[in-house]
This record gives sequence, C-alpha cells and structure tokens, in this order.
Amino acid sequence: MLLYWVVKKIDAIPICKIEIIDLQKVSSAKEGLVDDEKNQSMARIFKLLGEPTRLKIILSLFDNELCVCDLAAVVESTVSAVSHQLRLLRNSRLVKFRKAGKMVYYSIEDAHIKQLIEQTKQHVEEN
Amino acid sequence: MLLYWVVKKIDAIPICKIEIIDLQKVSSAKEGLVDDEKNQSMARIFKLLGEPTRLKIILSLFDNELCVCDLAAVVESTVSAVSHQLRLLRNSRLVKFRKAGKMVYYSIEDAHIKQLIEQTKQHVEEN
DNA sequence: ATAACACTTGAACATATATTCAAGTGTTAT
DNA sequence: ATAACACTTGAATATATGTTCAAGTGTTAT
Repeated sequence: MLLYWVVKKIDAIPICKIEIIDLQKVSSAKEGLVDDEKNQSMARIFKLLGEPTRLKIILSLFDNELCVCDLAAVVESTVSAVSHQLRLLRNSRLVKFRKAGKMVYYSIEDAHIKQLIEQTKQHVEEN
Repeated sequence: MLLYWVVKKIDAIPICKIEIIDLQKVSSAKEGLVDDEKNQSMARIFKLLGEPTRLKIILSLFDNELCVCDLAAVVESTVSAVSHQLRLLRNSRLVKFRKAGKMVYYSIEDAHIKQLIEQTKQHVEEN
C-alpha cells in the first residue's frame, strides 16, 4: 500500500516515479472527487446494477410488482438465487416489498434507478 | 440450472413451486426485458462504475486529462493497479488515451458516463 | 550505448460474490 | 394438528476480480 506522495516538480516536466508530475492538475482533480463515503455509496448503486441477473430483476419490476416465484420465472433463475439478490437490492433500498399472506410482492423503490437504467439502455442502443 | 417452466394456472391463484402464478404479469415483464446481449452490455457499464477505485479514476478525469502517474496520485493507489483498471475502462471505451513521448494521458471518452455519474451523485447527496 | 523513466503486462494471491443445496420460518388449506 | 406452500437464510462451492510483484516495452536523456 502506498503511504506517501512526494512532490518533486510543480510544473509538467516528465519526472515521475512515486512523485507527482503536474501538481496543479492533481490538486484540481482531487477537488473534483467526492468524499470516500459518498464514493462508496455511488459505487454500491452501480455495482448492484452491474450484475446481469440483478439488472434483469430490476427491469422485470419496471412496470409491475411481481412475487418471487414469478420473478424467478421471468429472469430464468431459481427462487433461492432470486431471493438472495432481492435481499441485496432491499438492503440498498432499490426495491421494496409488500406481504400478502404467504406471497411477497416486490417492486421498485427508487425512482432514480429507472432513469439511470433508461439512460444506459439508450446509450447501449446507440452503438 | 433451471430448464423448464410449466404454467399451471393462468390467473393469480397462489399456486407456485416451479410454476408460474400470474402468467400475464410474467409475460408482460418478459417483454419489458432487453435481449441478453444488450443486458450484458448495460451490466458491463454499471459494473465498471461499481468499483470504488475505478469510479474515482473516472471522476478524476472528469475535467482534465491525466497521466497514469498523476492518476495514481489522485486516487491514492499504485501505478500498476491504476494501469490495470485503465485497461478495462479502455476496452469498454469509457476512457481514451493519447501518447506524448513516454507519457500517456487518459481522458473520458464516453460523454454519457458523465451524465450517469452526475445523476448518481445527486441521488446519493439527496439521502 | 547505457541508464532512467512512464507505463504495461502476466502470474500469483487474496478477497468478493453468485449460485446451489438443505434447512428453517410463517402462512394457508384441509 | 398436519400438510402444502412461498419465501428466506446459512453454509458450501465455484468463479470472478482487484492488487501486488516482477519483468517487459518503448521513449528520452546522457
């Protein structure tokens, strides 16, 4: 693990090796970053959408709530596997559920997510 | 692996067990899905953004191009680790690079990505 | 030519994670 | 009470993946 960064030159003269080349750009880029906690939160959302089965689950819930069994049918997986994934999505408040007897109906909790996915769908379709 | 789905009841009577409960909802949800290849592409983009270090890298490149060394400084990692991640981002055309002597400057190739990230940043900041 | 440098790459390693299987929980039907 | 059911959960397994280390490539400086 890297512990220290030493600034050797302030201008963009190509001298690197554990040192910084262009301090100004580095500083300015660092300011553009978000704090670590926020970065983790953002990454967590993206990661949840970044798994084909999970993405399918969310897409399946786009228009209608579904019970776990039907959800498994739609994404062509097992009830158990889907249930495990739903737990992750629930924990991060991307989906919510309502119980009706022994049935559990899942739906999308986070409206922002729809927008993210729609945008990415368009993006993919452009290529 | 699941191979066959058998429809037992067409209406929403709670009888499941490898069978479908509400065929209409299942069919309609299936129509809402995208084909597998597109689903993979979408998931791939999300997955790339779903790793804290990689997300930091992209955020670092939001306003300025950076060489690998400075990029490592910004995200507080090693040159090697960053280079490995850059390869993935390059392969999926999220970043591009230009060579200048022995330096290599990376920048964001995909403008859509900025929008996705900005949106997610806002979303996280709302909570 | 030699050395220093910026970066890349492959192998090894450790960690994370998706799926499966079996068991468990709570509800409904008989 | 018993059985069937819809779902959840924990452990085990296999796979994917991020980082490190060492070596390699191509460029610039001396």
